[in-house]
Amino acid sequence: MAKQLLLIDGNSIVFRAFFAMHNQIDKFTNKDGLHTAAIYGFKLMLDHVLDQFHPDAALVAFDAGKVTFRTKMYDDYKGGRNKTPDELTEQFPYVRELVEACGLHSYELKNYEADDIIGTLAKEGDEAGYETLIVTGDRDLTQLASDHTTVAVTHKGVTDTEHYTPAHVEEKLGITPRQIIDMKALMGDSSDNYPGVTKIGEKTAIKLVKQFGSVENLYDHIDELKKSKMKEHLVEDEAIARECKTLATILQDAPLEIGLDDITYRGEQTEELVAFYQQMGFKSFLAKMDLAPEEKADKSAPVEYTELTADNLAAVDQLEGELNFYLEMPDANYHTSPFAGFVIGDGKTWLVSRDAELLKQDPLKKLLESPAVAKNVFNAKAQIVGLHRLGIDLRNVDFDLLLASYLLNTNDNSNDLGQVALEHDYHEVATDEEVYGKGAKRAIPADDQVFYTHLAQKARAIDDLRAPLFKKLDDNQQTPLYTDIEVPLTRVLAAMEITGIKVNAQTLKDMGSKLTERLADIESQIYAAAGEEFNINSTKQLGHILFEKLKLPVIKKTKTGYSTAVDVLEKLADQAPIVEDILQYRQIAKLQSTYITGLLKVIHSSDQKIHTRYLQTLTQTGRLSSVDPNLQNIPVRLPEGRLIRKAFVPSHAGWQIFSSDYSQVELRVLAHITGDKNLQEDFKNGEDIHASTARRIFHLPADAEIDRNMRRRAKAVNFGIVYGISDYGLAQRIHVSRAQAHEFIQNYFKEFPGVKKYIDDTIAFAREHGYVETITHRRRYLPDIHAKSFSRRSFAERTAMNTPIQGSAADIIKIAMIRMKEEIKQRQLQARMLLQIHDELVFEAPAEEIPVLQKLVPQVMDSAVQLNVPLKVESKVGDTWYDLK
DNA sequence: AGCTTCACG
DNA sequence: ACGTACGTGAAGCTC
Repeated sequence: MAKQLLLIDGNSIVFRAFFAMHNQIDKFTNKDGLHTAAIYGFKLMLDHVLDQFHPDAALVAFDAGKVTFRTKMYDDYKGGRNKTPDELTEQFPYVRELVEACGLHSYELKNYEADDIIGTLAKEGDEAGYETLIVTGDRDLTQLASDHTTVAVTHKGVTDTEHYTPAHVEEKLGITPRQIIDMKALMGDSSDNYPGVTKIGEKTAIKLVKQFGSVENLYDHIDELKKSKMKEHLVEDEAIARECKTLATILQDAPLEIGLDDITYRGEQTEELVAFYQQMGFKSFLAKMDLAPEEKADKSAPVEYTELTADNLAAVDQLEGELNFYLEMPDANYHTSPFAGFVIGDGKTWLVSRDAELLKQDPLKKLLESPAVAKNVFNAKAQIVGLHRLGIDLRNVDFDLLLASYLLNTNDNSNDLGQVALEHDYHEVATDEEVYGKGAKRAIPADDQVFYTHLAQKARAIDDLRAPLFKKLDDNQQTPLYTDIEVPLTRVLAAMEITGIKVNAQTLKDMGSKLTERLADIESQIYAAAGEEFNINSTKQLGHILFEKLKLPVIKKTKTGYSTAVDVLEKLADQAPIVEDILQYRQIAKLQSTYITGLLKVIHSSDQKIHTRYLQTLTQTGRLSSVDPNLQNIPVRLPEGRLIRKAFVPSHAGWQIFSSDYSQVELRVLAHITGDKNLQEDFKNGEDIHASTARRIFHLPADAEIDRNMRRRAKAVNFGIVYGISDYGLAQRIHVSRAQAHEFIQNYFKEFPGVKKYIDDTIAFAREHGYVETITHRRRYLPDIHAKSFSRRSFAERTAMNTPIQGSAADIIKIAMIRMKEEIKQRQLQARMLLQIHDELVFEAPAEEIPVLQKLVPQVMDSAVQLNVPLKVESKVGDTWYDLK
């Protein structure tokens, strides 16, 4: 195998790393106050590269200073750049130290740029038969791509790279890598501050390069160009173009004092690296080094603990005030996870054990169940469910670190206590990954000292973070959201999860056998039409069959090949019968794998029920999500898929399934939040909202019949408004021209001016405050609202207007759930709440209670909050989830 | 682990 | 010229 050469553009990577982490610059400082974000990012990049590429020789090239041969020939070269921030400049010496400790060489050369060092060595490598990888943050280096040299340019962040080979350059620009120089000579480079030819941009430059091959040849044949403004500019700026070409050309013969033999890659220098990490305070990298425990520097403050046994349980009685408690369940699924141990303590004393069975005994059980003793925990729902499995009913949760942290910032959230603590600048507790490892290596440490320290530190972190997080919630006016909604909801959700929903496995198995037969039929038809057997589930193989073998037109491409998504296949359906079969196959295969096999796998054998987990601290809007399995996406739209719901049955004979859902809750919230008079009026009049929208935006008389197509279009517009509309998106969805979609939207805004004003105001609010909020002050931060990138900024703007709507709807149903639970208890009903599906609540109840629910549930749901439009609730009942009517 | 596809609101 | 509707989770393939 060919030898491998790694060349890294040190300066550009350090710049990229610094600016990628710029928004958290103050979180990355070591104990001496040195900023370390760029150093950290550089190491991330290095690890990422060395993961896939194993060099024999490696060099990191740096710029030697501002003055180079280029500045001598062109004064303004790289002029106009902002001064490098001090927080970055101070990091460069340490990056070099890091590079050496990682076993790479570093080099700089007076009067030359890092690019020229790289160009020269890449050429040397090419000639010596090396495979070369260049890593850079600077697109200019792509001119060095060749058959044996690949240029990896960082995309966003530092680990996400785009690999440029000559083929990739050809595909993107339609020219060879060397012709990039000619292109840049013509178009100039605003960041390096050289002009190129007047009025020539990338498009024109590429066209000219394709036509003439090079700048020199272009001027040799300049007479062949027709008379035009562009030609005049070219003639006028000939000298500039030629000079710019020199500026744009990376040297491949710089007078280096080193060669490939001097830059052998040595691999990590463990001792140096450990010392370096310690100096920088890089705990996570230290943890990954897999060192013997004594080599790991433990920077966390020490914590004292006592091991609890059956003989000293009385120690628990000495605890005072609020208790911090943590039951360790190493698997994410707390319905089934083993118990690894627990810790309980009051801030002064920490009691630990590996034996969760101890919790069943008093005084531990009594304390946990006591409504008089407040508890502080991390992820109360997991604790409630886990303790319930031990026969313990955890009462009086005061502080839930996970929940509070989520409400404060939905963005950087994690299920790892250590990670969450870090988000709040608390460093006295390790992350689970650091202590337990990750992937296959993950395990609870056998060493008591290590494990108990971690447990005690977790409980201490909960204790230490309680006051500051409560303070922050209060500052954000989020205390009622926390106390009156989210904490009570935790108990409701825990009860729903514990109750579970009964699923008839035999029903699923019978459906599965039928589907298997149908799949076999369709499969053979597809193979016959294709003329060969292949894996239909592989988009790659399928793409090959459809677009290469059968030569169907390519409608859409993905990053990795041809798109074969539904909308694409639907456009091809009339051109080849195989397409219809593939759509059919996909539909059935999905049912089979996700909903038959998938659900069968998660039915608990003990009770024939499925116990999902609702994630209360995940979504950016305040909605719940459901995992293991997801019960919020059981098929309903297509008749075949809907049959799956037949397997969901009541848990007792003589019981029924009952379901109520909010009708158009998001549009009602929109009417409320925007205060739009027309929209409110339509809802108050009890109109069919999509029909009345159609009437307004298509300017129809009040008594006009609305045909299905008009209503369908108006409905799409209504959805579009809620999601943050674009004419393009709407046009795609309802198959009209973009101009027509644009007109629909303009009409909508004219008819509903309050909505237009709301959108503008909300985006302005987000720009000013950096976040948006719902009717209960649930927050979502939108850092990208100021992004330079159009698409990132646009996305932030759409979420700015959507989040208050979707989030407020989530708030409303959460309140309804809490009330419903109370009503059921107070009325001593046997009915149980089973599922929440965003705007719908599913119950099971004895048949004789159904009339009660028919009245009660809608009453509770539509009075959950008082909006300035009515809420509407519709209910259904049946013997299975499928049979609801 | 990332991508693509498709199920739901 | 950009690159396009909001929020999710699971499965299968590919590297």
